[in-house]
Amino acid sequence: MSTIYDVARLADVSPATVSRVLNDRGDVNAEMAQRVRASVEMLGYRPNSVARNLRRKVASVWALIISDIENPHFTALVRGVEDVARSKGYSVVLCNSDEELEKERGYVDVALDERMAGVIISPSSDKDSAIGPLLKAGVPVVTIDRRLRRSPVNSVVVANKQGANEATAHLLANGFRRVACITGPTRTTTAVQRLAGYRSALFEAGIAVDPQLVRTADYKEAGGAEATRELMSLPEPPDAIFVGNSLMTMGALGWLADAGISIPDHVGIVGFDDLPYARLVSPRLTTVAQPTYELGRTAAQMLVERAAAPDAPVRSVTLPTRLVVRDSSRR
Amino acid sequence: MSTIYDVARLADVSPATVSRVLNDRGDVNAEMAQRVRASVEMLGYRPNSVARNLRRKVASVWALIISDIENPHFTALVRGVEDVARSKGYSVVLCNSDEELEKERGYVDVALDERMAGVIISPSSDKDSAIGPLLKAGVPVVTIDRRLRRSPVNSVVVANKQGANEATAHLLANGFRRVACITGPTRTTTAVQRLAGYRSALFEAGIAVDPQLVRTADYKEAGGAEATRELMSLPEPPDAIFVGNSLMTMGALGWLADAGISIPDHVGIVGFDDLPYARLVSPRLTTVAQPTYELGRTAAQMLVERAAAPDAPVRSVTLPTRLVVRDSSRR
DNA sequence: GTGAAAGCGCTAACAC
DNA sequence: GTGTTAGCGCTTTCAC
Repeated sequence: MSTIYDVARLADVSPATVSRVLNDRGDVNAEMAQRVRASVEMLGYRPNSVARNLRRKVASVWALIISDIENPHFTALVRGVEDVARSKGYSVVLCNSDEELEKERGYVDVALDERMAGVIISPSSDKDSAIGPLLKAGVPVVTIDRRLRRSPVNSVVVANKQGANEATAHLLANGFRRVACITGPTRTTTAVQRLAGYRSALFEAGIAVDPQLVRTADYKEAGGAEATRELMSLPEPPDAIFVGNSLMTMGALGWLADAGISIPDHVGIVGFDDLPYARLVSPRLTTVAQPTYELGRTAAQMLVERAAAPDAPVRSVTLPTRLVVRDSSRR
Repeated sequence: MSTIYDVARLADVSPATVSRVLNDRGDVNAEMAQRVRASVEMLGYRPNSVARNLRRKVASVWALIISDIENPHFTALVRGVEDVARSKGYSVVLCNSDEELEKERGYVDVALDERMAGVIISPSSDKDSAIGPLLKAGVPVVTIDRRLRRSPVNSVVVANKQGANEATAHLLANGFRRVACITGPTRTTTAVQRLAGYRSALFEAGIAVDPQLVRTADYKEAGGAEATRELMSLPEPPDAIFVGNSLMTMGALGWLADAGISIPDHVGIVGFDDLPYARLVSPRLTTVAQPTYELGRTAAQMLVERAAAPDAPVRSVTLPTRLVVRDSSRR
């Protein structure tokens, strides 16, 4: 592979001039610039970004650390982030933390070691441990989908509490009386807020929360199935379940189907996050839809902002959810 | 952030010795090594991988270029690749080509510019255009899920033809007589092979292929819906459809549900690729299951092999599929 | 406006 | 064994 020196030699200019042409810096004689461009073309020269990054001390790459690559909610975010990144000249590298703080730390280290320009992360825990080193190093950070409790970082989330409230209220309005809730790991802000929304809806309806009807699972399919099994095995099982994410909803539907329990006659279901499969299952699933693409776009824009103004006050954007009523919640 | 010189100074050794300790190269006096490690610890020193990569001329990062981040089949591969990479000391950066050759090229350029150690790619087209530069530069490449027609690169695929053959034969064995096929873009080897498997099954059953019953779509949901609409609008519509991937199958199911066409009474369905939703839809979906995790693992292992022996003969591994019979294909 | 030269932080010859 | 030194390829002062 040719270097900037090869180009310089061929164009009969200095490497500095080649660099100026390639980066649109300073004024370069038009004819010279033309010669440089011709030489670049001829040699098929491509700047070595490693050398460039070393010199510049920062790469034009962002890390997007998501907590579960198999969760369609997170993969959908990616596009939004990518589109903005691309338009600003950044590449995005996707990292899967698998809801494990250890893996999250590993990727943060990589981002640091590779001098990446910024990090967008859906933290697996609302404690700030993993991103501490980034903040210390001055790397712009935005959390997406979830927040961190005590860290001064920008964040983009959806109105989890309100979405959960609407979902639960909708079930109550449709005559369900013993509404259960399966939420995610309490170390995530989404799980906490969705649970809070569920509680507030019950409160507004004048119904006491039965602790038996609240289950915490792991945001994964198997966890949703298991929580459903526990709920339905109760002496007084629920007549409806609000499930805190799409993977757990699939688990719930699977278990109920296997157990021969009919929806919504026996139990009503509302899931969080609307995915294509929601309208294919039978009965069609009522869900709380999230603006995932917009979530990604917004996070990326905030990252750009942050990089431009590192000392601007921290802010958090909340995007609305939308209740999509189908058949699993009406009888 | 501290550099290797800071560590050297604090440990009262040369930078070279620090480097040796950190990379387990050469023999270093035990007591000295201990001092180095203590200094590293004390300063919280982390090697700058950009500088390291520049010097070594290769980064310990692989690019995994997948053709559709929203297709669960591809995101499932990721784990297999990651697990192997991690065990060999590599990081994986995920790139989404969106079935567009242009984006694919862009990521190939990034891989090249960043001096990545290897590339695993599911090519959006079976022409080799995008990876040419990688081969020229001597970067190890493995294609995954799909092959390239004329490029000397290792590949891992599943037995597409056989899987499709079994799926089609299964429909025929269950009394379906007009079996249609919706396959993917003809520029992908998977689509071509799945179509070939469909044809071979018809041939073996002594049934002529009706060109009207063969549709090519884009491996996406909307494309599957549209192809299904076309098929069902035929003067003589099919009584069963073999659908070439999971996203198009969702599209097909969606359209059929909206049209009030019952499965399997009116049409039987078999989809390619088994996903969690397959057993949740009603009727439960018969599919051709693929060993996705294994696909990822194998590709990663082949990449390691390739890097170790760049001149070894090219090889292609084919993994088996498995027909999972449920209710959408039996009547 | 252009070039010479230094230096980003690391590793690998090469001396010792 | 260990240290000195050169240099990976680029960008950016600083002279001119």
